Amino acid sequence: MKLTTKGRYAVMALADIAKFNQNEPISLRDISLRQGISLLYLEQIFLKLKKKNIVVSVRGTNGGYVLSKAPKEIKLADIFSAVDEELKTLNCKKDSKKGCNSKTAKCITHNLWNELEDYINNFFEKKNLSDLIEQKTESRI
Amino acid sequence: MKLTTKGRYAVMALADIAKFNQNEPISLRDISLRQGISLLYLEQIFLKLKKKNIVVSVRGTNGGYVLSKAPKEIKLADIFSAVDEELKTLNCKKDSKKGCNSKTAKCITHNLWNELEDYINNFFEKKNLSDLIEQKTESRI
DNA sequence: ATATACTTGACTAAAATAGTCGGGTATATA
DNA sequence: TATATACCCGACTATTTTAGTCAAGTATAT
Repeated sequence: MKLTTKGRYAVMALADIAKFNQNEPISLRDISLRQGISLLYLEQIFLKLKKKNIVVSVRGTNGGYVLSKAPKEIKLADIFSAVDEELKTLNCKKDSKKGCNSKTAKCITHNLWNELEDYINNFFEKKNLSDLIEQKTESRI
Repeated sequence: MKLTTKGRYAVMALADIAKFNQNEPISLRDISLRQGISLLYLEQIFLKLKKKNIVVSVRGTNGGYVLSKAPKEIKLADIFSAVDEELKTLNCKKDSKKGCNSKTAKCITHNLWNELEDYINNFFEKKNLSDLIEQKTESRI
């Protein structure tokens, strides 16, 4: 499975934007400062978020990023799949090299990982950005 | 999160033993051949399984490993936690370096990862070895 | 005796992840 | 129109983790 800091940072950054939910674009520089995430790294991440239409960019002075939809419409599953390339739970792939290579039987864990993958995806399908910020608003100093 | 081949191999190997559920010990060599997992690697894995009392070892000729309990009693959660050191979902730990390092607020994803961890643990808590082998028996050639 | 098979710690190779660098382009504002 | 801000993008590197090996044992059934 692949739940990296990239995905985590993406969620943090988008939640940050959502919180300031004016229509003004928020610059990565501000996010970087507030969330303590490297600016260069954020750029990399936002390129991907933009490609998947989760954010819209505004160039130039006072530019930044804006959410392309309401926070409620942005599922965490979308965010992770945008930045983490592939949401693969298993090394148990078609290619013979890794995983399922016992010739006599389909690897016994095969179904298990598929099930787990669905299970985890379901978790992130059910959650959206607005869930996160609502939950956190009061505990923020 | 940490769901590595180590955990997967451990499950495969234990399921293999469970399938031959005589009280005869099963040697790692046999498991290695049947499941296509490096013998040396299996040794490493079984050391851990033994430490956590999931298997019992029998030394010498015709030795091997035996499950310490009925397959039904062995939860997958136990297996993973035995071999994968720590079932940490997040890098969002106490230490300031990684994760939660924005000083002004607790990282907004903190609760999220905790929730996810519980959610996944729950998945493996509910499954035991015997579930796996029942499910797979017929599709084995 | 001896072959089988577990025991243990240290070591190495490969892959994945995290993060940086450099050189762009677009645009608001003074 | 100069300039600073801020997005854009590919390539690169360092670090960490994971996977797997090696060497040198010990125990025991036959």
